[in-house]
Amino acid sequence: MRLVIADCSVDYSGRLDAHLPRATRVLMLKADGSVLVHSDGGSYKPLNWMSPPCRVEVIEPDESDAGVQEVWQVIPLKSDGELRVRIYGIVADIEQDLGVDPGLTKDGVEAHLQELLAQQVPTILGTGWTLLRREHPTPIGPVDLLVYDPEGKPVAIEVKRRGGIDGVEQLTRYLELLGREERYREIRGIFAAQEIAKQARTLAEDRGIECLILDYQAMRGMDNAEDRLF
Amino acid sequence: MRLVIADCSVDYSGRLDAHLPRATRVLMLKADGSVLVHSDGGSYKPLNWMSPPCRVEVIEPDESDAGVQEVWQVIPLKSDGELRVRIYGIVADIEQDLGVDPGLTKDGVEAHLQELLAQQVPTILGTGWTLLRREHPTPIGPVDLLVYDPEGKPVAIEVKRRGGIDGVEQLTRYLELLGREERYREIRGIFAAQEIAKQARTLAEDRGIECLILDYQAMRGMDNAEDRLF
DNA sequence: CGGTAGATTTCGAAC
DNA sequence: GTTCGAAGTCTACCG
Repeated sequence: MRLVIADCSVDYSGRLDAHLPRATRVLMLKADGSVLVHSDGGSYKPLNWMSPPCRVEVIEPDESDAGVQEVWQVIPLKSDGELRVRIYGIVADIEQDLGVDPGLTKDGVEAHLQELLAQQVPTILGTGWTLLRREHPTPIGPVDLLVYDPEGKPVAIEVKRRGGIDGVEQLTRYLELLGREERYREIRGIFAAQEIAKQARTLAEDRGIECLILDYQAMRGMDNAEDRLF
Repeated sequence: MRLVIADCSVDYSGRLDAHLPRATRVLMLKADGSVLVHSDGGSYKPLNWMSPPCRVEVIEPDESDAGVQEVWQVIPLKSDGELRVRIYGIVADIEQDLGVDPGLTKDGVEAHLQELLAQQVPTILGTGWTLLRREHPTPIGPVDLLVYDPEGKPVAIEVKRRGGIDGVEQLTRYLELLGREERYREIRGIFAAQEIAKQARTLAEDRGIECLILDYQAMRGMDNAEDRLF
């Protein structure tokens, strides 16, 4: 890993063309040849970059490049295009071997939401509701949860972290497909998510799909409580 | 902007929980308080981060934190959660004021595709096809292109760089809406994109929507050729 | 300001 | 290996 703070301009050519005028920025050169150009703001996304695998070559400045000390040409190994960094002056330059990173462990995504809801069907949906199965396969993909309501009627549940129109469309397709089978002829849908966009809710309710807000903290707490009981 | 190379472990708590075991990494602290944790690989996405606006506080290590020199607590100003960086040792530490970045200028592909297709209707769709209009307005948004086939029948075209299921749904809604008008009663659809996902193609064809792969290079070449002729 | 659609998306899992 | 959906997505656009 090499970190350089430099006065530079950057040109990218590839899927699109982009240009960064001259300014002081941070250049991150990773071991795989990738280069990231960061400014003092934005977010975690760099202003410009080249994805690995790629190769960095230092080439001579053109005659037209007045004041340019050196030019870095970053070339992707498996695609076309290039990233060209023109260095007008280097403020700082450090290099350090970082070794291999042990990597990130995550907890609390959509899969977990689905798992918790599956475990807590009677608690969350109400007494008399039962789980039929998770990841029920259909030709156009698996339905997250299939449950029975207290009257024994089938209900398909689509679980999302954030519920948008896409999710409603997805559930609608499942309902349409399942509805063709005799045993699911009167199947209903529940759209369950931590947050549901207003327009998604409108669309869902217009189609007779019930919306359900999931409280992840509470569901996880319930999970822990049960862990302690048994 | 402050850049630190340090032996550290990281814990994130917020939308999810995540943990990074102890290792040597690059810590980027931006002027807006945001912090990025990078390793020597991956891509431009950091292993972990806190999005601005946020605040960094150096707090005393816990008694349980054996060997920890200092702890950085990064707290978002407009949401819950925190990013906690435990520093076991600092390898390098540089700080530099970068000023305000002039920002990136892009030269895009996206809108260009639609423009090129509009210009080259007979070339790409075939002799006898004619352009009616671009960005044809409907209550749910503009249809990219409206054209007539050689028999004078109307066809709606949705242009995407990458064609996914969403695009097919979008075109389907347009077709359904336009089909209610007498003059568009028998309107058909063409789903045009540089790449079309297999499931999107299946869905489209199931609905009687034709799929068309666009060759951006060839279309741009054609455009240049015409430029030279006139 | 909220919602939606696109991204040089990146990332991971399933097939 | 390919394909597809999710993301702590981020970001611009539009009402």
